[in-house]
Amino acid sequence: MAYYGILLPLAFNDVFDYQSDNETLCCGQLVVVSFGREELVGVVWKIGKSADLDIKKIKPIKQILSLPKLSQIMITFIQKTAEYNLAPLGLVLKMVLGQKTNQLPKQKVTLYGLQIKNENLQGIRITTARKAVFDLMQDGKELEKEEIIRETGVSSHIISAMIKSGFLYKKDVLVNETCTVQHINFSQPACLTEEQQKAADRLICKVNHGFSATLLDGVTGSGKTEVYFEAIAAALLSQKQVLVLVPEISLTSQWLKRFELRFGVTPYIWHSEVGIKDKAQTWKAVALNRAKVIVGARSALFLPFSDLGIIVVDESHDHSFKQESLVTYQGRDMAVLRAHLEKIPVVLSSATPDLETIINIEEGKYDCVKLTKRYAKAVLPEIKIIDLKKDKPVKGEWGISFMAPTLINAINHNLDRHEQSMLFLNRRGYAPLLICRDCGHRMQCPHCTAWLAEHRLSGELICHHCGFRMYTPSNCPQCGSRDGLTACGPGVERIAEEVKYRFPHARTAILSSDITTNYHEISEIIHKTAAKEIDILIGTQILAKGHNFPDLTLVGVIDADLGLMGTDLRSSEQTFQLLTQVSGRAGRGDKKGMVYLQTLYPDNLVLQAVLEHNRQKFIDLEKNSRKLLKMPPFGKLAALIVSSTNCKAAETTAYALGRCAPNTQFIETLGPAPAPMALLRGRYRFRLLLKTAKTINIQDILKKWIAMVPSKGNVRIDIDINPYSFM
DNA sequence: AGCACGCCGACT
DNA sequence: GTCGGCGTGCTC
Repeated sequence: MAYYGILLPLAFNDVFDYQSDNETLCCGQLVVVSFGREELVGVVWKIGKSADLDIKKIKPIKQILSLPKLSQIMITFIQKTAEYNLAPLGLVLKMVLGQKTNQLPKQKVTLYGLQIKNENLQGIRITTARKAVFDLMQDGKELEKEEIIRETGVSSHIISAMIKSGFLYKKDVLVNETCTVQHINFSQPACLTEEQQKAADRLICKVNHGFSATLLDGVTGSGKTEVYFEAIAAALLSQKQVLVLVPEISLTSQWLKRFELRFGVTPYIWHSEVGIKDKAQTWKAVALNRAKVIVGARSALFLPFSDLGIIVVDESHDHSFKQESLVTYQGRDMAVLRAHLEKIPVVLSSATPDLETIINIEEGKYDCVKLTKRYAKAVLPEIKIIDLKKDKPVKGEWGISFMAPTLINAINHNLDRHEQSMLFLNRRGYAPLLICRDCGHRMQCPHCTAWLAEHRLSGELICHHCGFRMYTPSNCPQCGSRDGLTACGPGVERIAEEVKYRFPHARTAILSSDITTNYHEISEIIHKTAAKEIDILIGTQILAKGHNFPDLTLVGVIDADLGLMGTDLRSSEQTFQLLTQVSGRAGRGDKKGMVYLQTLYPDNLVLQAVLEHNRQKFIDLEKNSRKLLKMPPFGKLAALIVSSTNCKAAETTAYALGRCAPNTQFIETLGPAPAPMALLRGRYRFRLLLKTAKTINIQDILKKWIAMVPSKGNVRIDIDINPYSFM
């Protein structure tokens, strides 16, 4: 009898002891154990007993899974990820194991077969539907319910009835692992420009040569994707697995098509919307080294690759690589960590790299490969600023206008020439706020410090932070005024409304994450746009991501100031990136693009940098301001959010933390203060910030600091290393 | 995270 | 007298 410390996918930092007759288990092996009243997949983490515990309480390991064990690299990756982000080990393991059922071996399939032969049908009432089933299955076939339905068109009701009357039998079978090794087709040659080929060659050199981090730095439309495809090809040629991380929303069928065209194979896909059945298959295929290419959102980074050869982080500047809930981590950084442990190259691809990456290049930690020219005949678009104070929108018969005459003229011009236009506003819904004209009442979320946004298409008011929704009231809830409630400010729906009035004959579409909720709908609009079935595309930041519309020649940014006033450390960087990316959608074909930025602050330096396509100007600006404030990447930063459903309890803990703040020459703390979102999802929140010199181990400081205040059940302390959102 | 245990207020 | 609120602590 041997004892093992098992790490479970729950919010614990330590193992639980279990016993087994098998004395030869090793660390990393996947096992099934019962925990409390549930059954869990865990991992052998320590050999021997860890806790001083009554032997009678130690339960047996129920089952040892016949899947490959987690590699030493994987174990180290879990440890380092937990350590760096101050997350419980178990929660990081949970990200690795993914869906609870992924690893459970017995995935049952229920098969149906015919109980009686066709020739023995005398005396049985036989309907056409039943006949169809008999005909289909007479040669002893055993099929799944869905297959029978698909083949015969009968309803599942009829199958149930046939089982009841004994015509069909049903049996459960363990699913057979049919998944085979992905076959890559290398016969499709790449078609690259000279500059692209040079860049590709430099990336290819890194494959099979240990760890390296490289920024693939190319202007929008320079064909970065085709370039990193060549590095992928090199890794695949040496039989290695490939991981491509993409921002959440940009995994479009457009990207997949390009991939399939080059490699003749569909990559395995991993993101939150993939169903659990597919996820389970992908997980196993990755672990068994049958899946060679995986493309996914940040969570794909935690898949148990057995022979990874390269990681590509596409649009690496994108903020969606930063996970903010449960375990907070920066996917881009964790990708570099994993590549380091796996001793493989990681390629960060972006037209607007973040300051962290740029500093890493300047310090010689990362390499940089540049692409300076747009693909084929395309040139960078011309960007113009519209000063909304001088070029005022003119009110129309539908109400207030949000588009300056200059922009409207440009769109009209574009419609005449049958070229496409895109209007960008990073705000969902119809209006961000409803205010009562009679009493001044503003519609606020009951669970958050936030206004409710009006969504006119669904007739609802929605909180964009917690998802609270209610039907839009007809009367003001405070003063009862019948038509006092007035939409304040624009959202994409409102822009679409104005577009409909102004350009009644144009074919328009809205692309916004709440209207087009799934990948299918998004893909459809993208395809329609690419096929020139849309004249004016209106949307939120989904539009900024790598889409390629050759006939799109005009981009109008409705509110370029959105985000400029943010209190956030990264808000100006994000604005610069977003505006550059959005502008980059224009003029990707052989016609020159035109971009208009509507603003109230035409002299703003960030806008000026966008206007001049002058990234260096922006970077210098940003570098100086962060250096001055000793903010990342020139110092380290962590945010602590103390939250509770009980306001007093959260406040008490927050102030207790404040009183024992570890201030020194190199460590500075701020707060506590009510968090910018003082109430979120029904929890009262206080925030503290910890800023240290680069040489300080900020994790150690945090651990010691938090240990100084007694933990209370109701109060939660969330730690965010290198916070992106200051909310 | 679940889930049970347990200690107080409301109500048949 | 019981039903049920959720604060506290445990799960090998």
